[in-house]
Amino acid sequence: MTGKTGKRKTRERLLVAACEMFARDGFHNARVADICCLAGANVASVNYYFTNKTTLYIETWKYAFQQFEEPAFSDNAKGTPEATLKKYIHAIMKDFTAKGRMGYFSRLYLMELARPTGLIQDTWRELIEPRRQKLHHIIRKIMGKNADNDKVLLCELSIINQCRTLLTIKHSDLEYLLNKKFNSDLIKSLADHIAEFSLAGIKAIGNFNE
Amino acid sequence: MTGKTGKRKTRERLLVAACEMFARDGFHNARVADICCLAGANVASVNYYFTNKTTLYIETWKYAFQQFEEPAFSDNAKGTPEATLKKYIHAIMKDFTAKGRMGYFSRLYLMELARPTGLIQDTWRELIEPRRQKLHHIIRKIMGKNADNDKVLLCELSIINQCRTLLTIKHSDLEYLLNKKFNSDLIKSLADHIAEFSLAGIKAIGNFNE
DNA sequence: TCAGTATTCAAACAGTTGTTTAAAATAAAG
DNA sequence: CTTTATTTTAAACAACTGTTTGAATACTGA
Repeated sequence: MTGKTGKRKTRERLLVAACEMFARDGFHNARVADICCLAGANVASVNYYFTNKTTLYIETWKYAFQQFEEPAFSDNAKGTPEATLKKYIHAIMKDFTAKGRMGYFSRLYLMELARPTGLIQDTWRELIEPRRQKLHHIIRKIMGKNADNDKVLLCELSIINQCRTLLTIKHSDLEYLLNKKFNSDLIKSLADHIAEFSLAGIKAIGNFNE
Repeated sequence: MTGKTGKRKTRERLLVAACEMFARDGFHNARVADICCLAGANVASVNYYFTNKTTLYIETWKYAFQQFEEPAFSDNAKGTPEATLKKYIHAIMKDFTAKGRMGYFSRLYLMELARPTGLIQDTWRELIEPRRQKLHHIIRKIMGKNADNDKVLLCELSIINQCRTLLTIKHSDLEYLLNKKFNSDLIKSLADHIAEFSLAGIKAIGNFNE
């Protein structure tokens, strides 16, 4: 009788706990013992179900990706690419800070960006590339069709690395810097800033080249 | 007879080795044994001179800062603030990737940003604030005197977090993404991009508010 | 019920790494 | 040279943590 959803299988409880701990502490700082404790399982259960910590980490990624529903960015002809970019950035930021299942994948993703383990390189590109491609297309639309591919890439990096702030800077430090409480409103205003800042950046890079 | 500079004292050899290792691997991943080995000293010497690893880390920061000569950004009335910003970003990027003594402080700084230990909070603001203030003033000049302080701060973060890419992304990954060799030319083109991208961003944020 | 399988558990084990110790070597002082 | 203080050294120690073990328990199907 572990939770509200009734008695889930130990294996899945371990995966859920692992998502939580790996996303919060990263691979190295997360302890197997703590994951088991959170899952209400014995220490040996990780070895029983996953052989070792490394395999657990890889399986956790796959599990988190299963739970993750790719948000619809409405990358259709309706809105302007500028509006789409803004939506995209807001969606990214919201995902990253989401609590619970929806946020697992995004949080693991950012944690892996911030503290790379190199353990999931195989699945990395398979899972990440689609996300990147989407952003790539949006930026290209704003810059113009014959935009230099390198320039598009650099703009991608500029945007992603601004968003990454949320993970690499401690919330308490961010609160100190901006003198504001860390909540969803702050996230929104950060997203607004990044969108506006980056939109101008992209356009400047684009115009510069024509 | 350890190096070309003759026989330096063990304490200083330890500090130099610690700069190298902490900057490369971060506090947790760097091993005391390896630092001692690089310094050509015994394992116990860290305890002898610095009591423990944590104190060594703190002393390493102070030592690195001593070695560091703040670059002159020529923040005078001569150049336009736009040109000053570009110089500043180039200087930051060059420092971060500098080999040897000059780069120690910048590399430790970025490492601490990427993987905060919280061990040097006391000296942190004392050493970092001056750098931040300098960037702050440049941005304010570009945005206009009555610029909202929060907006200036967010622009600061946007710029710093773009620069941070160089440390948080592995060089091999960057080479893969951009399909270019990681060398000083690449650094310069990255700095150019960030400067141009950010300059437009700052102006957009500034104009938006007037 | 019963046999066989799957799962859980406490305890021990093994590897790594920071720290301490006590003796040996070196340098300094008288 | 002798004595004293300083520094270096190898080895042991201790703490943490991932992994394994083998017995105990729960479950499944006949």
